Amino acid sequence: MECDHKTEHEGAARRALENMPPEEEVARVAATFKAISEPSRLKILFALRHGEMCVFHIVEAVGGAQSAVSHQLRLLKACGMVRSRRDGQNIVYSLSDEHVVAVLELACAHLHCKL
Amino acid sequence: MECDHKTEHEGAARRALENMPPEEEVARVAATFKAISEPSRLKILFALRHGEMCVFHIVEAVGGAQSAVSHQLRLLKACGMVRSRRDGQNIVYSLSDEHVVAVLELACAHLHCKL
DNA sequence: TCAATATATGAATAACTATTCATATATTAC
DNA sequence: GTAATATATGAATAGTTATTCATATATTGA
Repeated sequence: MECDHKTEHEGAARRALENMPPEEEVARVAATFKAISEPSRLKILFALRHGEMCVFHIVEAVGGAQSAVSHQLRLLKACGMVRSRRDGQNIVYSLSDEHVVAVLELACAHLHCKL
Repeated sequence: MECDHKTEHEGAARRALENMPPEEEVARVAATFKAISEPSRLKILFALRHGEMCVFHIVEAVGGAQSAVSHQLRLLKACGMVRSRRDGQNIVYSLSDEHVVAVLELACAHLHCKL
């Protein structure tokens, strides 16, 4: 197959090829989006926007089994979206930084949904 | 299970519960993120940042089989990330709006990667 | 109309991931 | 130390999704 090289998008194609980030970088960015691409995890992030919370309260806010929530929290922590600290018997989770909040808000703006 | 209600995050938990968006809205936002959470699709979006391109050039830029790229383009179009128009024998794809670019750039800023 | 090219699509398979269940670890109160 | 509570985790299952292969559609040029 061969494309019509007289079209104006030829230059874009060359630049895209030259500037494609390395596989490892693409994978890292994709992994970040993947973290917030599942409803169960997204609900956790929505919940944590209101402040830090222990697992018990997160389970209350998002529903589902405690075990499932714990697994998802581990994934969110692994990719740096949330952090945790121990507070007595509880483990308290919070969003790791403002970039997370910013991405959530931008997505909602794009979708015309209010948080 | 019962959480220690004397902790300061009690208020956050209540607000989170009250403000959790309905399932349908969470699902819609998650679906948007899911679109850009797979390396193959993310590479397509990275490529299109440099301007509109026909499928042939997209395949060149991102690698993989034409069929696979076509399937991914269909998904990206279904969720509104890209648009397409016919130009003779070719079909030219482009990012659908600036929100898409903005989200990509914010994610890269968060990850300290340069586009 | 026919051949050639670009793109799309259906079905099957393979890879991946969320959830569940059972259980383990860690902390506090006694 | 023991019981009770909170959270985490390993293994299995079930549901989801990306890719491949073969083929279909649509456009152009002859």
